[in-house]
Amino acid sequence: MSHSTDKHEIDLTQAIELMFFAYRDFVADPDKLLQAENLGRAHHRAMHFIGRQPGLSVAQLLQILGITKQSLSRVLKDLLNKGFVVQKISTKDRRKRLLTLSAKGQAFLDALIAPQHERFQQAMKKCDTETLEAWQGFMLHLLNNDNLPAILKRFEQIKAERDAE
Amino acid sequence: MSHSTDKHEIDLTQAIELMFFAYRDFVADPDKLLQAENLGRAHHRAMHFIGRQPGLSVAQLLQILGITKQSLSRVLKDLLNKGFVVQKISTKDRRKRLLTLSAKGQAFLDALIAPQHERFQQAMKKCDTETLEAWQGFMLHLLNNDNLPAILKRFEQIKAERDAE
DNA sequence: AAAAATAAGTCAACATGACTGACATATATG
DNA sequence: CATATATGTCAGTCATGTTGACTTATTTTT
Repeated sequence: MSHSTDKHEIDLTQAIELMFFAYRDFVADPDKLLQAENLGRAHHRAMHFIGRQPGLSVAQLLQILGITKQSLSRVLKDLLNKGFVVQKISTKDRRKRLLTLSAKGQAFLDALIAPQHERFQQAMKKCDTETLEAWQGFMLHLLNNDNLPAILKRFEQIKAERDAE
Repeated sequence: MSHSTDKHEIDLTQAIELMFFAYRDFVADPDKLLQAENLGRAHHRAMHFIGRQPGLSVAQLLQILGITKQSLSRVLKDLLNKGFVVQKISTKDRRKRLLTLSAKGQAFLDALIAPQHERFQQAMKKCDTETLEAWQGFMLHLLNNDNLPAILKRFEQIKAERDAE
């Protein structure tokens, strides 16, 4: 009944706990800033993806976040009230509301990202580029196969946008 | 205002999204099984750490999970009712309730872990041992420095127990 | 032996962020 | 004109976290 010590088998318990603890520390970073604004992690996530893909529609955002519109509704309402997010009616399809961050919203998001950025920079200092690339590669392998194409496409987009600058 | 393309800088957006998507897919795995038992992720986490360190006290479990006793209380009540977890009064200190999984509880936990195990095995197939080790190393670097010693100690314990087998 | 500290449990109230279901409105498309 | 789509809203529920106050049993300290 004891687990195999086969060297080709990953130490599962260790890997599971790394996912648990690393994710917990990672998302805990921006919480103080959010709390000061009376916002939560859901607001952070929404702002992240709006900032990442400005002008996306509500339906697109829902699809990425994987939540219901009723759930997003409250979050979006808060962000609009605070002036962090702006809605514009699409000229191509006037039913669609295109979402973008205001300058204020972008500034707040930058502040939220700062501690996570710092965390990655610190981790980078302690290892080499290959380690980071291996980390990214393995993280990609952990994704659901269904999600993989869409996410790779997202990453390609970032790259293309940067190259265009 | 555009982000630096400095090669020594991690692609932050990409890393943040990898954490988000990979963690989401990872924890989504056991949800169907849990739902069938009318349990949630909180129950899964509690069972994981009890199974990992049988005979730990309620206070120890609280400390690891980082939640309040009132929060754990409901979860633990469910697990005791279902006979997945057993409490024994410590002989050394009769105030302490030592927690262990029942055979039934262990079997259920094994079932919960199976899809996560499968996910890691699949990921392993697609890369080499070095990649996995690099992944583990980088994940450790992502942890809060305060948490690191305790977690490394936990991992040492697993290793020691296995070597003793 | 009495007092204080500790481990655990309980009651009540509340917040966040998910969910379902039903329905309304504006706009686009066949 | 009919239907589909994009969005928004109302109402209720659930899971999981929180705080604060209090009890009980047991151990430790004085």
